[in-house]
Amino acid sequence: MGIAERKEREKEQRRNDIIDAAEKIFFSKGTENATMDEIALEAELSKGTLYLYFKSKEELLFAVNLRATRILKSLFENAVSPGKKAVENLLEIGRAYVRFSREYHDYFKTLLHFEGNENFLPKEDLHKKICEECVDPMIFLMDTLRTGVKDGSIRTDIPPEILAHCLWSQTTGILKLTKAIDFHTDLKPFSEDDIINAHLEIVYHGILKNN
Amino acid sequence: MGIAERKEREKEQRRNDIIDAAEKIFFSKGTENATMDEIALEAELSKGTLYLYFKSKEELLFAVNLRATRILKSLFENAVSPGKKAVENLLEIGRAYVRFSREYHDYFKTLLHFEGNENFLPKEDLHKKICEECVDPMIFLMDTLRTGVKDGSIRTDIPPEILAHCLWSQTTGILKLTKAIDFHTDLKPFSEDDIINAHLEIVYHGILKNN
DNA sequence: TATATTTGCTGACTATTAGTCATTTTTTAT
DNA sequence: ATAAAAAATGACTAATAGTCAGCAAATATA
Repeated sequence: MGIAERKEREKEQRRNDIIDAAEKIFFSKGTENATMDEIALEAELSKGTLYLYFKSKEELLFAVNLRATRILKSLFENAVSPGKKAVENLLEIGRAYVRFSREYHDYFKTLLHFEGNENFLPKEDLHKKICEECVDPMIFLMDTLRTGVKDGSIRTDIPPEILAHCLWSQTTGILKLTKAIDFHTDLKPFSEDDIINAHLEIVYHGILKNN
Repeated sequence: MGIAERKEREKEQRRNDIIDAAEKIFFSKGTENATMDEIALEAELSKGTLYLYFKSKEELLFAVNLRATRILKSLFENAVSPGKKAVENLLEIGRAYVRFSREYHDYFKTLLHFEGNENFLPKEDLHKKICEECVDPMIFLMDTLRTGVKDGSIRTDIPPEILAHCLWSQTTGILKLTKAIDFHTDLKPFSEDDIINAHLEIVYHGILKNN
């Protein structure tokens, strides 16, 4: 049955077109100010159709978030080198996250929107599955930490699962702040980079194997 | 002129009554779902009056945020002991922040709403002044770190100003996550406390003076 | 090809709610 | 007692997320 398959593809295509349009509006006007009417206009579809593909504005934003996650994951994967010690790779992952927050700043903001958002609970199975993909970057972090336990470069008194959560949240917190701190610019005699480098230094020392 | 003074007091009183009502509604329904009509009803005032005292719903929420900041500041102040080394006091400040996020959870959520919110820029002088008060907890952190530089318990290669920003953001990030992680409860074989303790451990080691 | 059926799309409509402002009520001054 | 000033009101507007009855296009059937 070629028709069914073609229809499936077309549906997927339309879905992506809608996400493209939404992304454009979300990123240009800001998540808050973007309206579904504008997105519909940009997608050259009626508003009703948007709701055939996505339950709500929030879910549309979540689709963008998924793209963000995938980009971040691939940045993480490209940041590590098999030959290096895990601690060094972790530092590279950290730097990759910093790059992500700058080079994909709009995606990063979307990520922050969902980070620790208790209003967005995955109820349906589909949703659950999608949400699982969102923790992929942290899973990758976890795996690297496990390698670090094996190669002896990471402290072993804290389980890699917990360490991963810590590093992820600490770094997200730091990046969120440095994004906002510009507005107090007259109060700070130091740069974003100063804070980020200090952060990386602190956690580097904090997770290093004591000897 | 006793009348002018009394009027001033009454105005201040009314302002506080409105904040009380707003807090009640914000905390019970959630910031997002709370409506100005409900708050007006709770305050036994008309909606128009609310707007005589506060420019917007957001500004009303900000008034609640100010209360949150003051509570947190006082918790920080009570956490430190003059006799102790600064590193130990910093650990106590960290624990005080953890307590705050639990015992004043609604206030903590309000704090998070404004933490690194680039949409809320202080324009007027009054606003600027209020915003300054919001960094008081971090200023206190900074002062404690400066003490630590003097008493030799804190590393000196990173300026206290930067260290303070790091500790604040890292810990806020951690607390935000642990608040949200409950929803993935089946995936984690560890508790909130495990993550928080690990975090405190990591930064403790990270800011300690190397010898 | 003509007709029926299914699938996809539409946009006018509803409901909700933040914020406004002309009017009324209350308080103070004369 | 009256005028002026200050405070409060609530009906109204504007904006927008989400709905749904009906229309259009694509596909299946005869």
